Amino acid sequence: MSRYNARTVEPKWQKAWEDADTFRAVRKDNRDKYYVLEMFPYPSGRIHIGHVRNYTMGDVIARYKSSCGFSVLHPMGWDAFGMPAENAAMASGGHPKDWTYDNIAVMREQMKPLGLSIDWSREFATCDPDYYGQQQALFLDMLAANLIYRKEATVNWDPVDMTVLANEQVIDGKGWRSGADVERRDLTQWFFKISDMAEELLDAIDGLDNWPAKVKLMQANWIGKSRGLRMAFNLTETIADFDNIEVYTTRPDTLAGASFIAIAPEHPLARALAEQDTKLADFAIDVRKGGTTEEALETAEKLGYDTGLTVKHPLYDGQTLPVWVANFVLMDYGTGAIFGCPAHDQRDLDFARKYDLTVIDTFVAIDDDTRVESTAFVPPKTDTVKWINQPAGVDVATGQEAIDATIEWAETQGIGTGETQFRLRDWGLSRQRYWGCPIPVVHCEDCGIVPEKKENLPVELPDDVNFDIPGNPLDRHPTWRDTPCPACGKAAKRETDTMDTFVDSSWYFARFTSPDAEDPTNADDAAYWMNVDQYIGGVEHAILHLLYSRFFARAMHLTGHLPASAIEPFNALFTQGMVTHAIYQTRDGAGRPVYHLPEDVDEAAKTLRATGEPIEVIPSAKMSKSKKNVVDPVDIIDQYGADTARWFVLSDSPPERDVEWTAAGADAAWKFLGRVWRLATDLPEGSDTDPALERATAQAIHEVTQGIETFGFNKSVAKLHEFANTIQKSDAGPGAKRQAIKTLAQLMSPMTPHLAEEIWSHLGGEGLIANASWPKADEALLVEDTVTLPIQVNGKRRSELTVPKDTPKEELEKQALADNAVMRALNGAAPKKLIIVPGRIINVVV
RNA sequence: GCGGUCGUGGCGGAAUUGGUAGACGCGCAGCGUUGAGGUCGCUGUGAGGUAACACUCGUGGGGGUUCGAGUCCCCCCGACCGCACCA
Repeated sequence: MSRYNARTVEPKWQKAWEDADTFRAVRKDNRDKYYVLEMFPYPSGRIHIGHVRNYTMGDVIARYKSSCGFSVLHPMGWDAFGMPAENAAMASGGHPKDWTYDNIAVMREQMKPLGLSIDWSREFATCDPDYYGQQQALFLDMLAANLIYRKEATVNWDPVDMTVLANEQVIDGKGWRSGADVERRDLTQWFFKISDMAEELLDAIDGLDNWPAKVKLMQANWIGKSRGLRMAFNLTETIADFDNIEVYTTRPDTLAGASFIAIAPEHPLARALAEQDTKLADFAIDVRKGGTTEEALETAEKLGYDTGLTVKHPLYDGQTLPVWVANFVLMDYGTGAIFGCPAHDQRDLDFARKYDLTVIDTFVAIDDDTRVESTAFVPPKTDTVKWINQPAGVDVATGQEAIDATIEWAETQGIGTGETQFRLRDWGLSRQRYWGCPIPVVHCEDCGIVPEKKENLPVELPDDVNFDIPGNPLDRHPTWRDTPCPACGKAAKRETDTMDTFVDSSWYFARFTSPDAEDPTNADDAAYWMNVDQYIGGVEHAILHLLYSRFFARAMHLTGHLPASAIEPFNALFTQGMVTHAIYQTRDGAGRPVYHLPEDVDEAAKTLRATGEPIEVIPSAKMSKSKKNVVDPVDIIDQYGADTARWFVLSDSPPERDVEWTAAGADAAWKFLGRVWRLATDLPEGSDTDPALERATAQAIHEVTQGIETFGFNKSVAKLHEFANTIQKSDAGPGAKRQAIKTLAQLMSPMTPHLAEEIWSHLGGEGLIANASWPKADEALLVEDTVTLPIQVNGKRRSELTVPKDTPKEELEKQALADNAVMRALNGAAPKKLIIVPGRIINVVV
């Protein structure tokens, strides 16, 4: 009996597939296609085990669909622009381009031994001038189609390094390198008009049948459609040309509880006042230190500045409300001004308590008149509450009814109008950085902003740049900016902003359908291959990447680059979980954790091997180099082979959940594959058959197939274990076993393709297993003729009954009541109730 | 802070979607094989209880709906993901 040697077997079959060009995606117009795509990786330098899990799942689908007869497209590329390359250049002096392409080369070589069924001939990186040149062409078409415009937007500004910072470069409100307090600065930037499509993007979510409900919900919440009231509060005196303040509120029903007006520090009125009031000007600057993230704004301490102005209360003649400038009011949303109703909004309440403003209840719970003290009363809009004070005159109603009534009342009174707002903002695509796709426009003194001519694309990044000083090297390049104006030919300057890397990843799936086309896409290829039938990636992309891609597909359709059928580019989405690993730590003298590599730890004794010191084990933690709990796929493949790694990442955890990598689990996977190989060897030919094995085979085919179809790979793996156990324990003859094992190999082939090929060829299978058709279950063998029904007494299982499948209800009743456990429970009495669900369960209530 | 998800034996997890909780695997124990083993095979394994049954408890905690709840509803606790310039 030969021992299975992955180290020689795996490269052998990888070469066989390559020689036969097995995985080349070929457009066959008479055949159905299937497009499987995993979110492409950022070339960080090494693949990690999360990549292995992601690509293995995609590979299972790709190989399975291929053996079902589909023409499969399964490509791979690189999301290659972005900050880490510039950071590396700053840290060690290299060039982002070299760093990126070197990393890609390393990662490609690490990925190939996994035996993925990828059509590598379609590979590209988003930093290839060919790719980003096509992206520039898309930009120009979208600009012409009025899908892109310029406006001012706020960025994080590091006043010491004199550069724009990404949110992740702002740590506790300070610049990551300089440590200076981050300021906010307005720059004129390019924007995609995604908000014009807010309604459409929201409505179309309903049609995404094969997307996870949670992702659809998150997208809908992100788009954030709300109906509210826009109304003006008249100032008691006109100041700097303002005679009122417009507010937008989604809770107009709380108008009677208004006790102050708050405006954003960037509100035009606040700015006008700040010109005269240096304290307010200082306040506005002070309050905007720290980052621009929504999280930073919302968790910051609520601060306000009393302008001394007042507005007239729209409901009560003679009453006025004070006007404050407040840091928690955002200029981006609504009108940049709100009325504060402390009784029914926690932020407003915190603010009111801090600055001693009044709190006026407008409604209370139906059965509890308690007034608001330190916790705002904010029931769901669907709850019915009792109104103490309501301009529209309702007294008991749900929040939503009161909102609708108030809007109607306000409209008839002429003090406001109902308005639908979206939370979704336009997508700012400008980045003040080098390593991105240059925005192909030219600034001309005479003509203004002029699009570059398409024949001059790609506008390539210059190579001769350095990163010695912070800031954008394109800005300070001696010649790169100089170019003739595409309109008048006079000397002009190029735009130095580059594109957000989300742009790169918003259409790569379309480019894969025709990676060498001379336009962004080829109409025939796009029509054939789009949409992506199965998209697989992490939940962290649930909102931005997927929403931007949905927008882009629509924009590409409007500019003639995608067919109308492709405006929702991903037919099915699957979000997979992380691969985690335990952290092993001890404590230093100061109680800080000291991390240890798994190989330095005695897992069973929970001690450090070298010193015997006890360790703390933190299970299921995200892998992180600094915590020394990273598993390198390259090591795993060296030790066990790719099939073991693939089998492990599909086992145990459902794919959408996190899976914990353990050495014991990897070992178990390796042992199982060895056992399957031993089953397949030393089996003579034979023409015998075995009905029990045939039935088990039919069941395995049925359940494994269902597992793959529903992304229940862990269930398929469990079923394959059972099937292998059944074959092993069967006393059938060699012919029947050979037949069962050939099917076992086929069922395992999407998961462990190398072992499957080896067994297939060993047992005389025809050609490559990768080209064999997926086995079909004999339906007749799947039908069971008897069922075992549990018998419950008061909902607890007490016994069971095995009967022919179509036993009538009366007979079930009779047999159940004759059951020993039931008779014991009844103790001579008649049952109170008898519930019989045919084929399911019998429940006797006593 | 806002939005979203998850919580089941010693461990990873299953449960046909309201119908036998713990499939499958790891670990552990016993037996056999090997007798060099990071080998292989068989059997057992939620907790309590019993000679063995019976029985009792049990799906993060508390309450509810139901003949029946891991699954549905409410409250609480904990972990994780996203929050628009990380990718």
